[in-house]
Amino acid sequence: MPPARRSRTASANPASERTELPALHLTRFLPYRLSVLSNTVSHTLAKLYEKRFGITIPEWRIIAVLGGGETMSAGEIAQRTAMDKVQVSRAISRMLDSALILRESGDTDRRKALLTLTPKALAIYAEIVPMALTYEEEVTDALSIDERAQLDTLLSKLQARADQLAARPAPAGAQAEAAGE
Amino acid sequence: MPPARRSRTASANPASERTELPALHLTRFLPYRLSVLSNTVSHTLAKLYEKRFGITIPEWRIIAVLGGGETMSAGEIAQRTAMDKVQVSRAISRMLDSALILRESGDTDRRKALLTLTPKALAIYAEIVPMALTYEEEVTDALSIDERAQLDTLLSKLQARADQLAARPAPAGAQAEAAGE
DNA sequence: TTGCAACAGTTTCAAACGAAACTAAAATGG
DNA sequence: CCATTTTAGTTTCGTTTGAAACTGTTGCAA
Repeated sequence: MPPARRSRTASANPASERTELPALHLTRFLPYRLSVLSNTVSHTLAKLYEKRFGITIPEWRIIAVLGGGETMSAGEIAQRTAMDKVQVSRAISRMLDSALILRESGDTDRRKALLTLTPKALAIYAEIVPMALTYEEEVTDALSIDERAQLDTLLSKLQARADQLAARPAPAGAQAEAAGE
Repeated sequence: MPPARRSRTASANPASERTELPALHLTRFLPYRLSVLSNTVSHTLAKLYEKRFGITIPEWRIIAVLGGGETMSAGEIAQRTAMDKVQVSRAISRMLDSALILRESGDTDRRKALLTLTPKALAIYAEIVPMALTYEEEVTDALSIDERAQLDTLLSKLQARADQLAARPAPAGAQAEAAGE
């Protein structure tokens, strides 16, 4: 792991003459850049959803995974949307209120509730998907075809690595833990 | 994997035989992927900050921009960190409590308060920057040198485009608004 | 001057969030 | 069988958030 970093931005700050600290510029820091980009994109899109259909991002995600007409449990939805079960539970409860979703107790396992979109939600799905894809295309229009392929690769690799790092126990202190996972 | 979008997932759902609706798979939807990746990364990193220094992401960002020893106003911080002024205001108030920041009223303009990190915060900065850079390297280790350069380019282009799209007024309804801004 | 718009930052309020505790329904297993 | 553990989902609690309203300050202009 070559810490090539270390752009000597000792710069012109007369106050601190610390020992060549590797300076960190937020605007070049990957987590920051991802956060800002993701926020910009999500926020823009969320306003579209909200204005037009009065739904939130969690609700939109649920509509997205159930939009094919499939039926699944809350747990499955949580997995597929990468939301946690609390978030899913709350979104579902809102959607029940606004008649976007239908819940019926499973017969074989009464813990699992089977969830299906109502026609109302399917109508939203039919309208929202083109909107979402259009927005996505508007964003990726900034890239060449090659670059889009690159983006796909990069995001996959980064996500895989980030997952890996997130899964490791507690790298902080002096915890000698087998990196089993 | 090139964006072969439009995988006709008419699939095997007997219920809906809609007119070849372009299906949307969240896992291939850019805003979703960005959101998940950004959350994974930020969350992992935030846990490091929190565990070791008891600071939140907004506080870390403020430390990052003031870490060079510079002094600036809350507004400037907001700009540089891409946070809004409310978030900055709250983070600053926490940091005042924990003696991480120093605030003195400007003499020329008493609206602007000049903010500087305390030695305590500078010490955190000195410790946290290597941690942050290490984590960043661990993530980008998943990429080749070329890919890292690509990533930089792609993120910049996407951000620029996303900003552009975010700035446009209200593309929703039939609002014929001069695109003045 | 005074009056008003623009600006810097804070506070308020309601919504959203995450972690942990909780309820209820299977699965396990002695 | 009954007791225990695991699983599915909900509720609670304290915190965080964002938008809008608000306070105080400056700049501008009649």
